[in-house]
Amino acid sequence: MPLKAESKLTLAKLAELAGVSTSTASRALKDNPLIKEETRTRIQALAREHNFSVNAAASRLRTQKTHVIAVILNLIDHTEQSVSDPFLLKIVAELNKALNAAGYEMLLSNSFMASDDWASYFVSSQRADGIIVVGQGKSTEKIDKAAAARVPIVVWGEPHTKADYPIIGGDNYAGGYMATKHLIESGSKRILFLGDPGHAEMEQRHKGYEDAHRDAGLTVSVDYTKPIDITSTAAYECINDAIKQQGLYFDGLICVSDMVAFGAIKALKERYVGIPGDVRIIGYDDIMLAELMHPALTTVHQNVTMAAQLMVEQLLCQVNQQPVSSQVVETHLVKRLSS
Amino acid sequence: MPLKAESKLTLAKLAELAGVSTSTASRALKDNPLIKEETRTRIQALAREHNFSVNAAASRLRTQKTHVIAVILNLIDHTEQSVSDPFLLKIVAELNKALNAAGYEMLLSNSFMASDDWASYFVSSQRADGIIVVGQGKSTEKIDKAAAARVPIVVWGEPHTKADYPIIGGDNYAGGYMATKHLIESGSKRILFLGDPGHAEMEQRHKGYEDAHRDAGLTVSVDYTKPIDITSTAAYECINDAIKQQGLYFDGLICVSDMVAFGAIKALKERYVGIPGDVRIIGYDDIMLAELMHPALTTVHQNVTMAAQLMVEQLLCQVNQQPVSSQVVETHLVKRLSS
DNA sequence: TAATAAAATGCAATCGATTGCAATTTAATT
DNA sequence: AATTAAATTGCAATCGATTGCATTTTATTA
Repeated sequence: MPLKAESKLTLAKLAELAGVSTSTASRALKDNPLIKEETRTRIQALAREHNFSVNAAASRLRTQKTHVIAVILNLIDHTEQSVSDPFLLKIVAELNKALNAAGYEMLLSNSFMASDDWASYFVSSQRADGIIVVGQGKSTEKIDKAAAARVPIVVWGEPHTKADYPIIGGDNYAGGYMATKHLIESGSKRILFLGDPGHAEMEQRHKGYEDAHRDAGLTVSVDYTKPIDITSTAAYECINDAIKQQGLYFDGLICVSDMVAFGAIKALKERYVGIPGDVRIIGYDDIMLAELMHPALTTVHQNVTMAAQLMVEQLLCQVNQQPVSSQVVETHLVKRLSS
Repeated sequence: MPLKAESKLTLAKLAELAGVSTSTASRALKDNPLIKEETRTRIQALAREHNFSVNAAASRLRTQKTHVIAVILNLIDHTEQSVSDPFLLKIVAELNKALNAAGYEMLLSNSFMASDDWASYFVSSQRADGIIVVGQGKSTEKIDKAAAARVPIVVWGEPHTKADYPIIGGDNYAGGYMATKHLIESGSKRILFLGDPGHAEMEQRHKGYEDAHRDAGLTVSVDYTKPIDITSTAAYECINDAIKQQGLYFDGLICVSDMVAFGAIKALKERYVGIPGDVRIIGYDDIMLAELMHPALTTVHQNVTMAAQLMVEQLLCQVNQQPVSSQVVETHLVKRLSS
């Protein structure tokens, strides 16, 4: 073990120590069979002993590959709140795992920072080899722009959206449909939709919500749709106001996220509305806390682990010039006590 | 706007377009006053027009600075669960914001990946300029090793720990003390401590827990301390088992995280134990969901935003060769209905 | 043993931006 | 107008690893 930190250990110095050229050292370190096995192991051992590690900047400059992927949390502009949605962390954590497994590292950004030009900021500048965007947002402008620059990119969102880039996501239409159908079958007749159909994902869930009604021979009033932010606070206020102004005129809630459901539940509990007795509630995402809630929250589960793997897979396909396509991730209803 | 993507826009080509040397172009882009103002704006405009952005790899190689900070989620080995603790996301989100504000980007890693030698993997290799470790874990071996390599590093943990690197964290002793005192004053006499004092942070909270008892003239049995993992699942099982085996022999719970509290609450509710009637509960972290719980969770709040800023500040001090010190972050009890 | 093929290793150019220092241009001063 | 000072700009070396091609070493074959 080296006791004092010698200036800086470069490949050149390591090579010198080993008595070989830098070419040989470089190849040996990456186990290139061009180099005699014995030499390879010797140099690798030496490297480990001096805990040498290749200068990433130099390597990236030379190879034009960074082995880094930028993950952008594409949050709805003003709503900083939503950063605190556990579902996002779950996605990020799974992406991180999937990326590592593929030998990549993760550069995490949010949409506020990093100029508007993602393609040039992240990829042309060699900060990353590709981009994963979490969330379509209300406008896909930045995404489209990045994709137009022909940069590897994948998006978590509504997979049936027509786009030039692969979109991975759950089957939102089915999710909305299943949830609503379940509520209707459980006896709910006046069901509110808490979420903004302005987002591609929510739009599909909302379609499912409408169709489930239609198929059950029910009609829905447009003002049963509450286009709120995806936060518990917004949901809390929405339900509060609704009841204050019109009383308890509904008996079911379809929420676009578990956090939204929690906000709604809080408002209801404060007014001693029974769940599921008076109002049945269904969330979306199946975050860990859903089952810890009281009553445990019925919700729509999406296979996030799988999604993360697919996203990484589709992204690397682009890096390697292979064809790609959007992917739908397994989605199902988890029935618990709130419905 | 450039219609077709010319090979690759380098500084040299940009300079050529502008009719200046690369030196001038380079300086102009970073607003170096050495360059005539008019020239500067002209080149900057040109750069924007062609959405040029400097090659980060080359720049890093030359300047020996990456403007990247590695953030390592130092999770307890096997407990992958804890990745899903919303408190972590909160810290990560705040760190990201604070880093961006300081002109840095964030490379996110977890402790599984990235060899054992953080210093050489991240810093010597020029992947990042410094390291922020979230969580001390049970052993600080890796952290100590990285610090010994004299690499800029900051840790979120128990700030009173003696160490060669700055540690930022809440006042855990005070947190534990306040929480326990509050429970005692509210009438609890047999209070369990749910958490593993093996971690530096928990150890201090536990001391506070003990001292609060002592100061109130009470004694605590050692087996009232339950050294469980920091997950809701572990807490759920722990409480379940406890009650199954010994009945409801306690009337208060001090939990080391809100998630732990939630797990405990679930177990209690399933057995129709009243909260706070039969058992008073206090969590830690004050995650957003704490107040959405039913009953709303009393918990210990730490100023995470401030903490993130301090961490970045202390880290950059090291990058700039300035003296540093551990910092205690404001911590207070948020009384809600569970206690 | 000479000749040839195969296996190892080394040479040197290259990736693209930065910056100390030298060179040139412009402005100020006498 | 001639000097000198100040303001701009350019030259060229440098950061450290990678890799096509040339060269040397070792093994194989006639």
